[in-house]
Amino acid sequence: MNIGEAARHTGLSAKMIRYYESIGLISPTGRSANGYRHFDEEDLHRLAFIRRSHDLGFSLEEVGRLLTLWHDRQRASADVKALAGTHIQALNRKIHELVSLRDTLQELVDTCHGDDRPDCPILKDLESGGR
Amino acid sequence: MNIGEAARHTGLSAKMIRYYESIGLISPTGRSANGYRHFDEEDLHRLAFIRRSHDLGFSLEEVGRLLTLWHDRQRASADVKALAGTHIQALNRKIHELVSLRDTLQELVDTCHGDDRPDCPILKDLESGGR
DNA sequence: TCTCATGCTTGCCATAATGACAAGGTCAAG
DNA sequence: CTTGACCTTGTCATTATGGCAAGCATGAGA
Repeated sequence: MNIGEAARHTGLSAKMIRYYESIGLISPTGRSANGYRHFDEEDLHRLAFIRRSHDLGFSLEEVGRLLTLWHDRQRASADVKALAGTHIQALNRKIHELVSLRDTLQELVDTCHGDDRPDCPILKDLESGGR
Repeated sequence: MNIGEAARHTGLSAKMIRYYESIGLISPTGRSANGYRHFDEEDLHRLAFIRRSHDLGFSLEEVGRLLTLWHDRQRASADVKALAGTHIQALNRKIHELVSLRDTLQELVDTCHGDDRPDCPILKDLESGGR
């Protein structure tokens, strides 16, 4: 299977698959005589793992660690759980941060009359540095 | 006032202040004979506006638009409100996305026994593409 | 067989916002 | 006069991704 078909199969772009190879997330695949990359079932499986991990918000570096843990079947599930736990904490921090921003901004928007008068509480807040 | 003092004053880094100048977020400040940038009260005010806007999660491009609206006092508050509203929507989308990721991941972590056995529901999910 | 479309290869450029580093000029205090 | 702190500009790196270009491969149709 060529890279295009592998891309359609996994929902990744051909570009990204080459990139994953270049940063060592997947080992170099076999090449046909013409130099085209050749993907087998195992490659697809690994790519699907990468796709899913990345969809869950893991950075590519974290995906790499997950792949290692996945590959090394001796590895304790505690390690995977810890990595996922760290990621959840990061997600929670980010969520709280965004919620806080949104609430602040929503308050400002709510107090802005929003008609064609030039006076605007939002600008007032930005001006004053939120004090 | 030199750039270092302006940086301490606004909580921005000197590097970022130069960068904001380079992308036109602030107009080139005056220079002393030695070539050092020179910041007056108005510059500081504008930098504080930028800092606050950026802290509220606006991209630098959006900050630029806010600065334009701020500068043009004729501008209707409706324009500012609309820009802020768009930003709130983006924040909400991002928040929901992250919450969804976190919940999925939390479920997986909860079902992972996390001891030293190699069997792990998290890896199982990643393997199967979450199906 | 010639040609055209499609697909593969590599490599370079760009993004957003920031840090780090380097090499050099400046200034004030000791 | 030296030292240290500060300023200048420039370059490189980050993360993950898209786009473009030049060149080769391959298969189908004329």
